[in-house]
Amino acid sequence: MSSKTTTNNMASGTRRVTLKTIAEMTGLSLSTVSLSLRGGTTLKQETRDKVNEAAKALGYVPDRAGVRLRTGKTNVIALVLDGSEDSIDFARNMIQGIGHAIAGTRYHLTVIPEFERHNSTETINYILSNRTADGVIITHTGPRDPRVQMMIDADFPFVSHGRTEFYTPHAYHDFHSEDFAALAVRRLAGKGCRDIMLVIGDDSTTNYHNIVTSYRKEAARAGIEARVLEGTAKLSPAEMRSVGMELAADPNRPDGIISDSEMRTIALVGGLTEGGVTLGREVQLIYKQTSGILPTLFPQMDSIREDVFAAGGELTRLLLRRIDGDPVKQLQTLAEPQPHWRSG
Amino acid sequence: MSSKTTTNNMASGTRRVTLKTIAEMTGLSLSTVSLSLRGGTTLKQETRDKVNEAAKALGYVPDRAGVRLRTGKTNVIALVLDGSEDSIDFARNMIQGIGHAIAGTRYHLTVIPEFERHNSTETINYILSNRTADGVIITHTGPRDPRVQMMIDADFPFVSHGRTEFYTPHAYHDFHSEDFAALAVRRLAGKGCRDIMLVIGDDSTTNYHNIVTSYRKEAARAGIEARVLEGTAKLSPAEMRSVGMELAADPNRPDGIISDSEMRTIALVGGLTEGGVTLGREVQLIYKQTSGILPTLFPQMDSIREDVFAAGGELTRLLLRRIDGDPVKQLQTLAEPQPHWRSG
DNA sequence: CACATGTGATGCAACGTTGCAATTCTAAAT
DNA sequence: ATTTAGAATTGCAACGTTGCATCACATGTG
Repeated sequence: MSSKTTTNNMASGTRRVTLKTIAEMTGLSLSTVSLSLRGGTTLKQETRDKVNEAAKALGYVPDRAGVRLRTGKTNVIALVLDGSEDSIDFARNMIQGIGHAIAGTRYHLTVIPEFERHNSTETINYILSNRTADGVIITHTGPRDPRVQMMIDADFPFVSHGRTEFYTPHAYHDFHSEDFAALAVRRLAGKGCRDIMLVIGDDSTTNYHNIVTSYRKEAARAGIEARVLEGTAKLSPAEMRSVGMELAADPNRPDGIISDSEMRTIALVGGLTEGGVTLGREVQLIYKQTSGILPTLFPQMDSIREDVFAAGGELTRLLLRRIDGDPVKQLQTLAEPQPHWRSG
Repeated sequence: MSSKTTTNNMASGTRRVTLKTIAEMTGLSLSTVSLSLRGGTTLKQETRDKVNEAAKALGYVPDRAGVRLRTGKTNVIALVLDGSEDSIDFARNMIQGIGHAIAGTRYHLTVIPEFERHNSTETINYILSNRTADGVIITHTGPRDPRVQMMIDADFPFVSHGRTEFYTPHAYHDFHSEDFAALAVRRLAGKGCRDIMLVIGDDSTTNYHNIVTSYRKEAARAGIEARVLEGTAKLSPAEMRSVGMELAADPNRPDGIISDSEMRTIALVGGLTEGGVTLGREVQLIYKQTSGILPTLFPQMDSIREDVFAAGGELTRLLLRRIDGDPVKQLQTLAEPQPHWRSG
């Protein structure tokens, strides 16, 4: 089939190709080969060529364990994966984004799933004391996230998906939640809504605070009523669905809703429609979109998109630069919300 | 807070705890400590206790690089993550399942995201030639999956999510697709359907074949018309949605539909309802459910559940046993579909 | 007392890599 | 021919672990 298959398959029998192999092949010493491979400038061009040639021919790849033992560099980045279901297919998108960014580098990705929310200080402690990765990516970051504190204290490379309120700066990439909320409010106001509601789970993330604050400010500016339905993080989808049904039956219900969670949006929509409300007519709804699910089901519904795949890529690039020693102040980026207004 | 926090945080300054540290502390030799820690029976009980005590006090954890270099054991299992979007939140569930199963063991999980479908022979080749993991989990397995062939040939520990048609047995865990199809057909027939349709993407997995075969057989047995809408794997959600709308407009449309993909189900439902069809009345629909999305949106809809979290756990347990040398014939399990009939 | 037997503990080499210190080589200067 | 500066290469130790071969010691046997 493919004409350029790698030949060093060495299913069995063939021994691993190490620096020694190259040394024997080229007649040079082991140290010279090592030095040459990582670009020793004191070497003759001729020998460097010879080494490179042999390395390529043999398909040499440095042994991870050897490098790690000697240098302490693991060439691993760790993703602490929050168990949250809010954002559909978050894990896949994030991981694909990371994978895309480390393709071609020497890094591997290890994923550490988290079960109990924000119990992950143990995870971080483990990584820190066992130096099990060169850097860490955390998500669902809280304003005074203890994990961040730990890694700052240990001066350990990490990047957070989400900002914090710590004085000491650190690398982060975050969704611009303030703009998200402001955009959503303005859109609803523009559609004639006078009494809107923000449905949000107090999940102790920084984004939660940012959204609420911005939401309130922008609603005040537009001169419309702005309620907040808090604490929905604890509700099961079924319970959230009931909330939707109650809202539908409520004569005093809002005429516009903003939701920052896909899962909650789905439950809410389920309840509202079940309760006889036609979305886009009696009630306007805007949600934060991170997967293709909702646009597929309700193409006419307004949404504001966060690209999790891109976020994974950006987080990884920031982290790698942090590992390479770049100053953290240069490693702080925000992702602009992408509004998708479907109708008028 | 927690009274039993680990004390060996060693943020900086403190040196790593190694066998040497314990040796110095106990006054024993390095070899003795090593031997003792992995249960040398020739040692005096007294010294063994002394070593264990010291190890615990210091919070000793064997260095992964050291072990790996010496023994070749990586203590890593690799998940090759298919990019497919069919099953919503598949990645998160699978990873959590694996994470749950390796908790407390020495294993770490590395995830290798796959972009181009079934181009993953390169991935496998890389793992094989660089011995970068002790075992591999693959998903979306095809009947003559080249990845399986490679790993069988190399006698490398792996487990596939999905069966194959290879003569040589290998470890697998699979959803019982035949039962899924049969259950679904019988349910539709029982609801009075006479002309049903299977919507399925020819995604070259083994499950595809199993489902179609079982579907046809069971429909014949029930004496009802059975069509198959193939090749839907290539369709985008938007296109799939159009298919739903066309079906809705078709006077000759089926009275029952079976779908094996959540994503396609969503698109289909979107199109059908947009086209004016009321599900559960004019058309019955049964889908394979792997996430909470659809039950939240349409609680009244029949579904048959595959527990991906449990699958991840089972795959891991099988793989670990395979790594430990258990005969593969004992490492083949099936997961029974769990029907959730909502109405009468 | 010399010797075998066993029990318990240890020294040493090796896995593959890197970085420093030390060495050889080349060619120019004396 | 001898010295010497610099260029080019190499030996050695170390990272933390394991397993084999060895060793020290006490006890029992002839």
